[in-house]
Amino acid sequence: MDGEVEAAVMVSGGVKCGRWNPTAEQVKVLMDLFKAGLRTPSTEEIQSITTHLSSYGKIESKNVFYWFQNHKARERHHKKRRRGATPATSPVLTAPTKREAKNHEQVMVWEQQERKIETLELFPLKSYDLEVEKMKVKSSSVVPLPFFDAGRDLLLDLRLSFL
Amino acid sequence: MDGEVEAAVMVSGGVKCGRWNPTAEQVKVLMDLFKAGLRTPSTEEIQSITTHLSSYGKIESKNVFYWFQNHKARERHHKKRRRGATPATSPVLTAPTKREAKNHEQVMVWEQQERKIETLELFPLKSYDLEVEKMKVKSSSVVPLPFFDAGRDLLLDLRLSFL
DNA sequence: GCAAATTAATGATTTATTCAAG
DNA sequence: CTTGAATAAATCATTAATTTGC
Repeated sequence: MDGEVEAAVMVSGGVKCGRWNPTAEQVKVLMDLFKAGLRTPSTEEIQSITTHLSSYGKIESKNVFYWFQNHKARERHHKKRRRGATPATSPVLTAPTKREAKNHEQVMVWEQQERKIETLELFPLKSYDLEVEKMKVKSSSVVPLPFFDAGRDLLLDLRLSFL
Repeated sequence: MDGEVEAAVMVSGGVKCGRWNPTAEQVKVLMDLFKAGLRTPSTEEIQSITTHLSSYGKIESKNVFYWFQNHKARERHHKKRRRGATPATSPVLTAPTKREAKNHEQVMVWEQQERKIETLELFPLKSYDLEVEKMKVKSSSVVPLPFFDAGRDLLLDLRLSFL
């Protein structure tokens, strides 16, 4: 194990970033969260995780989102192939998945989600996270349709919109 | 109908609606677009459509996004169930679906998409759409990303928040 | 030893299915 | 029953491992 190879490649004065290539630390943290039972992180959790992992290297929210989707699906697929390999001790911290939350109360979704994060206590919210949260609530209640932004991010964000 | 139905609930000075209920005009326009062959609108198209339809009532990008997903899928399903009900005259302007475009050339995807929009000519692009396009091209061709970009996640998350 | 060719992992999209509001 | 919304499954595409011939 000599030095870690840089994932980013210089290309005519730019950095070629085809797709996200997670570092070992990032994978470890994600794995820990997954083993802790996190399966479908909420928006706030994704935010928090992304912020945390960004200190280890380049990463975006969508990467975290996709990672959990893929990992969840592929663990299932592996379990089907190797029967009884894993003991049935799935912790299942049971993130309410936002649909269940809707079943309980439709209006207070955001506040409930926030509480859940505090309960998780894996990545305590940071100051700027709270800042973002505030702005979010405000914008959702005041502005109907305020955004016109760069297209690449937006396309992906649209896909993430159901988070 | 004594109103105990919470179709819209006041919450911290805002109105929370259950789900999007499209107006007749909105549906008509979406139908027209669909019949014109639009199946998987790009981000810019979704933006443009949303902006137009918002003059008929409250609407968000994700509504447009979901509408096309569902309509496309359900037309298929109906065709399978009711054989020959719909004549096979699907115009299918064949939006390159971005994956096919990728097969041809990865770099010029956005420009191709734009051309398609102009071809459609149902919702001519507006000034801010062009602005967006310019920024997009610039960012993708000149500086994809420095090695570490901290503020990017935050902006992305911000946009994610109210989509 | 080293690149080109091939395979294995896995990040990213799209499609199908399901849930629930109206 | 219709249909908006959300999730899961299937698929595609790119990157890293690895094999192979020189």
